[in-house]
Amino acid sequence: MASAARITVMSIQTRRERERAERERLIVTAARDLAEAEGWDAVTTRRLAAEIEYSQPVLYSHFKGKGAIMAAVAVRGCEELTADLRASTASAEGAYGRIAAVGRAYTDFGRRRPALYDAMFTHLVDLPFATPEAPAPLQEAFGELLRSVEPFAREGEDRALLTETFWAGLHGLVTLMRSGRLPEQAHDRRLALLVERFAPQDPMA
Amino acid sequence: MASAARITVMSIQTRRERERAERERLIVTAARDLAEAEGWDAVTTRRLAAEIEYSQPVLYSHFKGKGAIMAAVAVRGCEELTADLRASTASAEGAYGRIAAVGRAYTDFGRRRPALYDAMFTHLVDLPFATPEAPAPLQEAFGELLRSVEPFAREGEDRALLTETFWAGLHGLVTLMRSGRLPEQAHDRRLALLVERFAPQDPMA
DNA sequence: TCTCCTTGCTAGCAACGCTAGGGACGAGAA
DNA sequence: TTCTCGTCCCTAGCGTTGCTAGCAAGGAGA
Repeated sequence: MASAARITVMSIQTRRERERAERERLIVTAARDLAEAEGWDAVTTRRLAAEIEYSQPVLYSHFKGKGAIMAAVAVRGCEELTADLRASTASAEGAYGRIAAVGRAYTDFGRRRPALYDAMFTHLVDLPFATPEAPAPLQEAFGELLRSVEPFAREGEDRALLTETFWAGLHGLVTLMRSGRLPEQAHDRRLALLVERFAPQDPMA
Repeated sequence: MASAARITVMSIQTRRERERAERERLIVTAARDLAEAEGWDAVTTRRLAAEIEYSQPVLYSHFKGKGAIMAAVAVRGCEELTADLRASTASAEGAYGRIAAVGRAYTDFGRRRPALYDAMFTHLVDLPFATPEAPAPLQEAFGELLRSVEPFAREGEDRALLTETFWAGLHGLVTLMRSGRLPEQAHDRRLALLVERFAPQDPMA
């Protein structure tokens, strides 16, 4: 009976852990959806608690605070971004077609999922970036960027640094446009100019 | 006497308007200094009121709300940025030297005055951008950028759009670095890569 | 001297992120 | 089956935020 009891205890614990993990996913999903629908200002701990049909303190048993919830949303967002970038390169032809497709997919992501994008790259979330401890989804997204940029690195140029610079260009386009500093209408032409600067190839090639 | 009274009224009103304008300047300066010293989170209406030695509601007789105060700080920030950009080009030689100096001055400004920079280009402040109604200091800052970029526009390329794209690159470098997404240490090399892409000249020329 | 209007204050509202403390409920032992 | 203990989650509340209503004081003009 002793061992049976132990097994029962373990199965109960695993069930509880499973339920806890599920609820945690529920929180992140609710935060993401609410942010996408009404912006991060609308994501209050009260509203979020109501959305998942638990009380406020439950959130704090899963996350240290609102910032940690946003960080979790950001990590999930990286997975979606990586998927978008990969999908865009599937039908791209040639190195120029590839970097153009990635640039397009990246800026589209920023415009289509503004709240997600802000959590990932604008707001201050304490996630490790640009270090080996960075979350895997983040590193994968960067890797996709790097693969599209590295063919255009010249002799003696660091591929990673060049990718970061190209990334900065895309990021600037997205944020300045989204905050109203740049008019949306000419985005296509600005994106083309940026890609052209980093991939000085014949667009028809 | 009637006309003397009218003149008296006018002089009293002008004195009051002058004092009001002075107090408004005081508010903006206090907000700017406080933000630079401790970040925008520390700039609360109560704290700001204490700083100018008036009560909270006085702020609202000058500005619609905290956002409007930040917008006013942003406009003043544009003047400083313009001054920095102009100073940097004074000793620059040649078109390449000019765009390199401007890029350096711009990113230095973003790093040296982070709160000011955020009010201008990151936070959502309801200022008209990229329209004729944009504040003059803003247009002047953009003009300085444009002057440094336009020599590198190719045939058929819109100079303003190219400047916006270069600006996006600088902005991306500043914001990604400041939020910890890019390590500070390699900034110089990233900046050099960006400038090189937009001004493909011999650095020695 | 009296009246009115401007001006800036005190006090308070609703909402925020976050936390303390208690009550209910289920698991394990007798 | 009953008792005890530990876990889990909720109610209630703290301190702070941006912003506003309503009143008191003081100067301008008749």
